[in-house]
Order: sequence, then C-alpha cells, then structure tokens
Amino acid sequence: MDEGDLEAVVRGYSSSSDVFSGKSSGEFSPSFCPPVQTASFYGQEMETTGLDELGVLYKPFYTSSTQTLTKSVSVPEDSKCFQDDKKQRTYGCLLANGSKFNRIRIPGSWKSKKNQQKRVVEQVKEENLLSDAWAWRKYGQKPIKGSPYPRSYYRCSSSKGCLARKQVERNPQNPEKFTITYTNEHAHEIPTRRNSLAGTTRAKSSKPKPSITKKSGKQVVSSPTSNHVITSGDESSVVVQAMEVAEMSAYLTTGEIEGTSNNLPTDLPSDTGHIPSDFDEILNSQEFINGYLWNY
DNA sequence: CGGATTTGACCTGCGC
DNA sequence: GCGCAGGTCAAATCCG
Repeated sequence: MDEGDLEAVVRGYSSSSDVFSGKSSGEFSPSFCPPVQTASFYGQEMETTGLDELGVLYKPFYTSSTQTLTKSVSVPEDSKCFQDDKKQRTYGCLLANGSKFNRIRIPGSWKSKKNQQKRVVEQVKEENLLSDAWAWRKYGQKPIKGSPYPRSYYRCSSSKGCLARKQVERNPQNPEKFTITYTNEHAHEIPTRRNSLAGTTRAKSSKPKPSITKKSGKQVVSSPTSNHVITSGDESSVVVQAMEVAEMSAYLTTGEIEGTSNNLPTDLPSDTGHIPSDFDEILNSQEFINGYLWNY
C-alpha cells in the first residue's frame, strides 16, 4: 500500500442495509444515487465527490459500532490496464463438454490483480453485510491463501452491463467481520428495488450436487458471502481497518441478519428474521457520513 | 421460468 | 519461463 499515493479516510460510501433496499417494503427509493464520477475519485477528491453524496444517500447504519476507519489508500495508477492497448482480449475457453469458444474481454476488465481498480475496502460486521441498496449476484468464490475463509465475488445484478463488483471475505483475525472490496462503479443508479430473488433467502449451500459432470460436491469451509454494504466509488483502493466488534456478537446471538437474498453468507445462519429496522428508523438515529457516525 | 448460487476450469498477472 | 494465487466464466442446479 502506498502511503504516499493517497491517503484518505474512507468516507462517503455507505451502506444501507437490505432493509433499506426495501427487502421488506419492497421499495427503497433513494432520491437518486449519483454515479460516482470516475474521473474524480483520486485523492482528496473522493471526499468531495459523489462519495459524500452516496454516504448521505445510503446512510449506513453502523449502529452502535464505532468503526474505526483507517485509511490506506492505494491508487492503482491506472496502470497498464487502462493504457494498454490491448483492446479486446480474446481467449479460448474450453467448455465442459470439450468444446471451445472465445470470449472477449473488454479492456480494463482484466485489470492487474494488484493494481486492479479496487476501491473501497471496508470491514463490516455481519449485520452490515446485508446492507446495500444494490443487488449483487455471486459469481465466484475462491479460497484465499493464508485465510481460512474463502472470498466471494459478486457483481452488480441491478443492471446489465454494470461493472460494479465486490469481494467479500471474512476477516481471519476477526471472523466476525468481513472485508468488502468494491471494484468499479455502478453504471446506473440505485435500483429502486432488488431483483426478483433479492430479499429471499436461498437455502444454505443446499447444493449437495447430486453428482454431475463436475463439481465434486466439495464444500468450502465457509463462504463469507454476504451482502453488500457500501458503495464505492472510486478507483483507488481504500482500506478500512480496525473496527470494533462489540455489538456484533450481541447481535448475532440474538437476531442475526435476515437472509437477504443473493448473498447471504453461506456459513452464516440465514434464517431468523429479524432485521434491525427500517430505513427511516435507522436514518433517524444516525448516519454514517464520510466515515463518521453522525448521531442525530 | 427466470434469476441466483455453486463450483471446477480457465485465464492473467506477479514473483522467483 | 514457470508456478502460484487470485479473478472470472459458465454449466448445472436450486429456489421462489
């Protein structure tokens, strides 16, 4: 992480719980989520650009938690990814049945892993994993070296063509928290409502896989999958760390997050229905703006 | 039936 | 150049 690069406190983005997203009411109508300007996310800018607005809009409800946001930003220097003239990359893809076809990659979508356009990284508690107005669809999960927990990959499913993605990983040091990394921006405004299945709970890894072609039915330790939380907004990589967990456990023991649709951590209990509350309620109590909790 | 999840395969980038 | 690790794809399957 290049300290020199950027340093900023993650702010602005926020999360809105699924509750917000209207899981219950079915409607979450943010006035509007200004797409974060891609061009202005570097450095301080991000503090004054769309992120702030996002923060206001999403109004994360990190309730009691006193999350300490520690910066750590690393700007991917656009890097080759952007400048490379490898316009489209085509590569073969062998299908299960042996056939092969080509895929076309759009420049930038294959970003350097390390210089990738990661942006906001935040550690949240489980309950906050469910907070996000966006609809995400899980498209992969990978065990991460050094971590007992796998990392789940989500892409925005609110709109086709939206490149927004996020990675959710359970914090090895603090299993109660998840590290969420957002990449790319949403090419659309916050959906007024989630996709069909959004808000529904999918049986926990109810997939013993009868035994088909592949899929040995291996079950990964746990999938920190989960739900969304914040929205990002920039290309830089912001690492938010160190937070407290306190209330988390309490919450867990009592209620648990309601299984929101698409991304309930498969390793987490997903039933219970008991969500913190409704959007307004939370909003009234506090806001998480610019990385800080604002109590009203 | 449409959309989400699971999961093995495949691809790329990076480090040695 | 090779191997590893991480990221993405897509078929199969599940679920409302």
